[in-house]
Amino acid sequence: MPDDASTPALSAPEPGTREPGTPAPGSPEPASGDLGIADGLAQLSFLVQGVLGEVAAEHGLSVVQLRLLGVLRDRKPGMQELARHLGLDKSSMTGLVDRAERRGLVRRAPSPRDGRAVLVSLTEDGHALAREGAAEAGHRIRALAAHLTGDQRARLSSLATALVAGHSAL
Amino acid sequence: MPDDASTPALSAPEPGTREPGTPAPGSPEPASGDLGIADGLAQLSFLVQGVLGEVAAEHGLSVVQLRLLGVLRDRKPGMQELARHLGLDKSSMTGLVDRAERRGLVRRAPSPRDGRAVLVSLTEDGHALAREGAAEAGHRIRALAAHLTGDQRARLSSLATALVAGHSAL
DNA sequence: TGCTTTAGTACGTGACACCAATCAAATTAA
DNA sequence: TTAATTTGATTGGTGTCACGTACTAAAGCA
Repeated sequence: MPDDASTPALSAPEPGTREPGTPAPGSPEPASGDLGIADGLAQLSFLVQGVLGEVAAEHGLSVVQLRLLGVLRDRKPGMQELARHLGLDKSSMTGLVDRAERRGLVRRAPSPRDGRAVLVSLTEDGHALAREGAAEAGHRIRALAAHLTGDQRARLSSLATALVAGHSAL
Repeated sequence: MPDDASTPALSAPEPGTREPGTPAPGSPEPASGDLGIADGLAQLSFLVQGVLGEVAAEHGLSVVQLRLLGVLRDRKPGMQELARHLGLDKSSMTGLVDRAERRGLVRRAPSPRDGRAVLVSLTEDGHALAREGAAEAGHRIRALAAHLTGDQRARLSSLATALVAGHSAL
């Protein structure tokens, strides 16, 4: 268990420092003991990333590699597009794909319509690993939420989806 | 905007592959369009980590460094404890603290009660940066949720807190 | 006083991630 | 059509990070 996430990653111990950003108008006072949306999501993200890190490590991958495989499951993008998708610099992609390719997980194919571009896709092995990784990660993340009620999980799922949806199709 | 998170990080394009883990019994069928708890949280975590990465970068830090500062805001732990807290190997801590110390953000002091141990604490600069970073990160994360209703944010905050709470005091 | 455990560090390796520079194909302009 | 620009990707260099192993020294125990 690599991640702890026990204490406020961001919270300000200083009491008098209410952020004047968004809190006042929209947000009703969070219940006492509630971390607030910022700390709550920050810590949650560390928790989830920790789990993803474990899963990746079990398969000899990094989180980024695992994510790469996930992205490629239903796509065959160029390096550029891939970089945008993962939020990385294109120069970072070369090495990332290089390593994945060296392990026989992905393949570079020349684009038929653009002589400079390459299209990255999963190999058989890559597909299998992506499948396993996704399944395993799914299990572990669900396990994180195992102590919530089914209703809470459904709500959380719905809220997470709603939040993410606002940033998908930029 | 480093992170996209537009598509399922984990989802299985294959339809016939229902995970036999937790889905059947407890989880009511997620609404159509819902990512599900696993993908939802995974993507959410990438989104949040992306934002944290931006904030850190703006201050010339990495996410880990930023988190380090956050942890030290209300603590003065030894290397060991720090490592456990961040989910890192203790050998990783040396370099992490080294770099932060080199930038004048943290300080190593010998433990009064244990001749081998050192206590890590924030310097003035470190404290200031931690404060700024936390504030900025708070803003940006709240901005992520800006398109939700106040009610949704409150619920999300509460659910995130509840989920995290189950893993804080291991 | 020896033996074992514990706290940190040193060192080597590999994965990332960025920037700046480069190269070739594709596009656009002249 | 040729020249100039833009675009897709790679290369090289730097710095961060994380791990495992090995090592020193202080603590704790017998």
